Amino acid sequence: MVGMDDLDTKSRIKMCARRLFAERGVEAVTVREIVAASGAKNGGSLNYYFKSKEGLISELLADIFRDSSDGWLEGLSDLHRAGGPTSVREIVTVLVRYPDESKMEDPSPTASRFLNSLLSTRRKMVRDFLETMNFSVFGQMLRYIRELKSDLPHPVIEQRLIYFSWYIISAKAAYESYVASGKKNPVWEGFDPLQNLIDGGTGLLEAPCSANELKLAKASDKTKKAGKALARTRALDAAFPS
Amino acid sequence: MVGMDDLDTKSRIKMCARRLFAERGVEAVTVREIVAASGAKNGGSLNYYFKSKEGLISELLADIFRDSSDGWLEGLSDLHRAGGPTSVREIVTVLVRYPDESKMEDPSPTASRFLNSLLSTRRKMVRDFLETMNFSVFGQMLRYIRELKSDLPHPVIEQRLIYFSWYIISAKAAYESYVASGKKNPVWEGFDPLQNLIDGGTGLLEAPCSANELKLAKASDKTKKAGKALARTRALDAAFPS
DNA sequence: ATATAATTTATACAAGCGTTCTAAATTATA
DNA sequence: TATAATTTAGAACGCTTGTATAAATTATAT
Repeated sequence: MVGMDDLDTKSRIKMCARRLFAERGVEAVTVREIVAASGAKNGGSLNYYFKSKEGLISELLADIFRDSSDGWLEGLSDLHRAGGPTSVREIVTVLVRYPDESKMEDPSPTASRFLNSLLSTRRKMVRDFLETMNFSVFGQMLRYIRELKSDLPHPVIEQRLIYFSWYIISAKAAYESYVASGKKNPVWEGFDPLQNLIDGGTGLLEAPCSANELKLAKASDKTKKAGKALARTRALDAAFPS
Repeated sequence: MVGMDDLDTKSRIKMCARRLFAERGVEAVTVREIVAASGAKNGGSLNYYFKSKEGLISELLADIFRDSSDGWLEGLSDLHRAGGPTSVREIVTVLVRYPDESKMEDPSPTASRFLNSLLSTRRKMVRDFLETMNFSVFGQMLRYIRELKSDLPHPVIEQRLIYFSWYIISAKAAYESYVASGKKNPVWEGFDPLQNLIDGGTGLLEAPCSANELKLAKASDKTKKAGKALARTRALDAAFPS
């Protein structure tokens, strides 16, 4: 755990911004607040390093995407070494446990809350990152899940993956809030919250499909076998409609 | 489905505000935008009816809480008529299916997205509503779930309920975005999204607990049997740390 | 030591924010 | 038809927002 004073100005601004954004949302936080929190006397440095609030936000987002990608890549290769992913639970575990935020410089985790805030106020920005950046690891993991749950009809598993993604982000954000608050609550201490998050997420994905609806879905599933090219943007459109 | 023109000014403002807030978050939307969208030429009416932006927001929140309470109360009594809740799935079904937003005046549902935005920018306001308002129905449903899952250790089910709550809100919000977008996507059409939401949520709550962790939790569970008075605020503190 | 670059400071600006106040217009009530 | 109640319009206020610029300071390298 690195104290804030040890960091250079740029890193200090980024850390303070992430915390504040995570706490109250990107729109509610002003650049002056960030500047003050980082110990600077005015907004000159922020403008110097990031040009604008927007620039700061997109750099923070890029950091998160990079860290996540790196972490998941590592987790995935751990998985491959152990004989490749053979269950949904393994994928979910990697998704939740990597990267290990408790070992990062900032003691108060912010990624999920920050991302959550961005997804409601700047969906387009996040979408653009998802499309352009090298974020294929996430897609690869979803593909593993699809394969493992290929018994379910296409729309069912696609919807589930959307629900699952939101579940991971916001449930993790809830736990993040607790960690960042610094207070102790027995509810969060009696059982490893991340393990519980994994258990729940696995249950979400593995849950059986309502029988009566299943028939209908199976029927309509046969009629349309969408092209793979469209599949990716389709999935994005489904998860984040604009 | 009621056209916007048929409504009086106050309702029109509320509807426009809810849509805009749901779309981009409460902080990003200005009162002038709301006023313009509702067809008024200036902020006089908004000030007359709601006194301030804050007043408008809290009235919208109160509406949502009231509607939800009413809907869940109805769903719960439906359940009681059929022989009381006997499974987690029944509770989840009521929680998701009531109130039926597709039968409401506003064709573009907003409740979950609006609430989600409020939970990240004005957590205290939501908490105050939860504490003061007559919102015991929600608590009652959670209590039913606790009872049905009494085999799980206390912290496990409490964490699950927190995760579950966030899952419902944000997954429903994702589906809301799709409905509000007005576009068609086969992913959302091939299977009833709300049924899938119920299936997933049930799976989340019913998911088995990691065996190795279970022992530890069971052990620490015996030591502390927290008083019921503290239980409620404890739960709130756990779900929404300040 | 001195010249050059990198960084931080102080100050200012225009635009937009939420809000307020007053008066006019409209609608309801008697 | 007169009076009151409600609803809209207009204009402006004080304040905060994000951003730009030039000067002052500090670091770096020759």
